[in-house]
Amino acid sequence: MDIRYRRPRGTRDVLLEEMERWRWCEERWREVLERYGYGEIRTPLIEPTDLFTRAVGSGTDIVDKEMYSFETKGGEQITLRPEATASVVRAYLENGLTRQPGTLKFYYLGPMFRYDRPQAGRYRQFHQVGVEAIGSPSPVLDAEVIRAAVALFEAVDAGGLTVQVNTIGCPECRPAYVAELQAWARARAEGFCETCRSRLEINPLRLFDCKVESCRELLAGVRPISDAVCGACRDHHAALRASLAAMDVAVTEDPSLVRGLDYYTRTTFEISARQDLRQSALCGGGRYDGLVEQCGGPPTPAVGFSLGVERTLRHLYPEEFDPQLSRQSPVDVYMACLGQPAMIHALAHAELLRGVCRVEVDTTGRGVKAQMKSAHARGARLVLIAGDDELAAGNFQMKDLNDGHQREVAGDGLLAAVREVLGS
RNA sequence: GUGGAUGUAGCUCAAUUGGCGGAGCCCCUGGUUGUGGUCCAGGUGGUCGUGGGUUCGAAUCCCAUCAUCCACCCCA
Repeated sequence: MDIRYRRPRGTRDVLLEEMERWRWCEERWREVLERYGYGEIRTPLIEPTDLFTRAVGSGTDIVDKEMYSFETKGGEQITLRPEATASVVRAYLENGLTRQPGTLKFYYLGPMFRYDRPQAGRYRQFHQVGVEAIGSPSPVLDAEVIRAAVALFEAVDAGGLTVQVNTIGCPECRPAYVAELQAWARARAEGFCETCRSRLEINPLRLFDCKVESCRELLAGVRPISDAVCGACRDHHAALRASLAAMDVAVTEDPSLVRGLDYYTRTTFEISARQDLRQSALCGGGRYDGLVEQCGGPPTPAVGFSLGVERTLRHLYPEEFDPQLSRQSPVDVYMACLGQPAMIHALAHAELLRGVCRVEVDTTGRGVKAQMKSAHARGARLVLIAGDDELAAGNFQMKDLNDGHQREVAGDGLLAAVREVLGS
């Protein structure tokens, strides 16, 4: 077939069976997050470009090469959000919530956009569900946030996951470590790959992101950041571990977990599926105590995470959803109609039945056989047949597809007859 | 940004050496005057991704191009 239009690269259509799975997950996630005290927030899909370049940080891949940015007719610099934390912090400030007492807890669910080369589990428009808890510096909150992330996976019966945690220090202690790392790596620069050599000058911490074997071997010789942080950060991390242990959350330390966004402080964590799969990172997050202040607000500690919906669905259902094998939306009652007058007759009665169940009126003008077939395919329990005879008599032939029995039902007794069979 | 693979019916895929474009599933019709699943019979459906080239002849060989998938990279 000559299809004139195709979806843009890296985007997806979600329909039928897969759509049902999405809704199933979303319902459970909302319930879980509300039980942890989070309220939903919806922020614009577009934001000022500066918000991301400053919050996420230039030098990160997201900002340097993955943003959908454009100029509006009015000359504004706008970007399709590549992540939601910056937007939530912006909304927190813009709506004057800095004087709210206690910890503000937001959750969001929606599309993000990154101009990346598409791949298994990686899309240009993808969806995240995430939380931001703003206002508490406590490592106990970090632990609760991680526990909430784990709860999201439990809620949809996702197993086989691991939780990795790390600390990347604070503005007090990280600069010294970064300088130490940089000096150490510069002395061994010729041993590193090309990207590492450039990262070493721009963002030395991201040396830990490299997957090249020789780079990893070299890096094994430097002391990890978790050993170099200050006493306060060390205490924070110890309290995090103790809090997680109190909730029986099993985690592993991963000294190379530095994350690709600039705003993180102290706690970083990631939840991933089996390592042999690509794009195994299903969820990532951490603490970002400096971001609110950096965005113009008062110094305010915060912590959050985001979970990749497509990747999680892929982990839950590794075989692809086949739209052609999906069943169309199910109904309880299927009205088979012969001729337009009978369709109108059926339509009027369908309105009555729709007060108690799902009803499809077949308007295709096909033969009864074809309509019966569709009724079966849609999972209907009852078929109501309307033709010239029924129209004249003001009734319907009602067939129960479970046992094949069929009888005549008067129009004004239809609702009662349907309710009797469906038990509704 | 780099590398690899693949594009044939709505879907999954065949097509021998370059020689009449096929099968299964789906869909439609009939067997059954107006009645589902199973069965049987028949049928619709193709710019062989696109554009050039070689050739008597190209789905098949060559070039270009587009698209998709996978991997690197990065991340969710």
